[in-house]
Amino acid sequence: MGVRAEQKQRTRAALVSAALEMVANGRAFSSLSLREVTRTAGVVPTAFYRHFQTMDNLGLAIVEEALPALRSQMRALRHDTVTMEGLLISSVDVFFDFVLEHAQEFLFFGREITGGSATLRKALRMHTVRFGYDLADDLARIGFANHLSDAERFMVADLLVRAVLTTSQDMLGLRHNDEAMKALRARTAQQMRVVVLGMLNWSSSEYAAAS
Amino acid sequence: MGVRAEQKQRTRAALVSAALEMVANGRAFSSLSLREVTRTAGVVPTAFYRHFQTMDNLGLAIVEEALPALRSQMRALRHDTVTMEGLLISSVDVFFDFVLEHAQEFLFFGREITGGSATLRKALRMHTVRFGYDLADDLARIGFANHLSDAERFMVADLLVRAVLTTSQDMLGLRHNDEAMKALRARTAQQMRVVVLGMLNWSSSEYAAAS
DNA sequence: TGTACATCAGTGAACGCGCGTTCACTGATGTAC
DNA sequence: TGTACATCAGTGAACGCGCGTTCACTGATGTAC
Repeated sequence: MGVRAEQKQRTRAALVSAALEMVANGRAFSSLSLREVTRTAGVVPTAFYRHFQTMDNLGLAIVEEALPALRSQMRALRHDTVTMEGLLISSVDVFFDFVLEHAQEFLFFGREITGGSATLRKALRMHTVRFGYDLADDLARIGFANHLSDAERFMVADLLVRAVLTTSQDMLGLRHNDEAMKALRARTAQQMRVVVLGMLNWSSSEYAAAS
Repeated sequence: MGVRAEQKQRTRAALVSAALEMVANGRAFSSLSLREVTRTAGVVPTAFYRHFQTMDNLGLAIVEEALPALRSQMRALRHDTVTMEGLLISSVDVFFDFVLEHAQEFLFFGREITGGSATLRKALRMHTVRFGYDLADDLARIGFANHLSDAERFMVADLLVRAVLTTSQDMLGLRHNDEAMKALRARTAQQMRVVVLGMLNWSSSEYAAAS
């Protein structure tokens, strides 16, 4: 890459991290102004347009850079796992480590999945649903949920994904408190375990229609 | 109440429902301007100050009007219930009905619990934690979770509260689709059932420290 | 019941400010020969 | 390698606009006698 292209990448990265930093400090993404972001990034407002058409496009770029990476890490670890407890623990570990490494991004995702931009909301929901389908697939493939129907496996996977994703928000509030982080990690693993226990004891014929 | 006080109440209600309507239509609360709200409510911008000091105060008023009511309804129903399946089904029913009756408020809560106003976020989290403690209390009182420690009961209650609260967001997207609403309601009840099954099969000695 | 005064919800003009976007520009980097 | 031209990331001035908040106000409602 030439000098010019490298410099352009650096400016782009500065814009992205300026936005992430402001969101991590408690601001709503949809309340950030283009001018604030460029000011924080140290460029002139009009320079923004060399990189993104709108603030929404900047948000989408953040989504598309982080979530596919998490997805492939989660799938890879589940391919290497053979026991349910092993799968559960390593899933929580990989997820927590990833979230901590991408703390600002996840604070952003957790907010914007219910946030003010319809575009971002839609993109983030699509990724969430995809995580659910992946997990349901893997549960089927590994063979711990053969007594469940496809729909039931997705129902369980969806519950696990939701529970873990909402946890990421608390995680970030406690990021600098080792004690509390450890407790949260333990509680999340326990919650996963409750769901898995419920799944293992599930009887389709008994519970399916009772609603 | 005199004529003047009644008119004041009506204006206040118009401000609240203007804000709720805009949030339900996809806007972030923190991106609403005071002027937009008063314009939608049909009053002059300065009239706002007769009712609320800031937009945050308007948001807090919405929280404090709806959530204590839900809390007491949930506690009341659990006082009248003696079977686990009955508790589960009536909890989901009462919750869904309440959310549907207060659809705009819940769309607002679901967004702002991770939203841009620190004040609102804090207030909403406090209410969520309180729901968890209530549920943990009730599980202990009813006696279905005597084999769990206090912390474990709260862990399970927290999982149930999170799962149900995140569902309210999907619910509102499907509000006018009876088929999809019914499916979502069924899926949520199933998810509660998985958690309850996990709880009933929980063994403190076996799972407590394994983390 | 009628009168005189007090209250106060809502008005409307005015302010200074930051916003997103346009435009013509500069000057370092890249490319062709 | 050196030169002449093209590209294009970032600049800086300018625009019209909606914002939150102030202030003095109006006139219907409330109250005291």
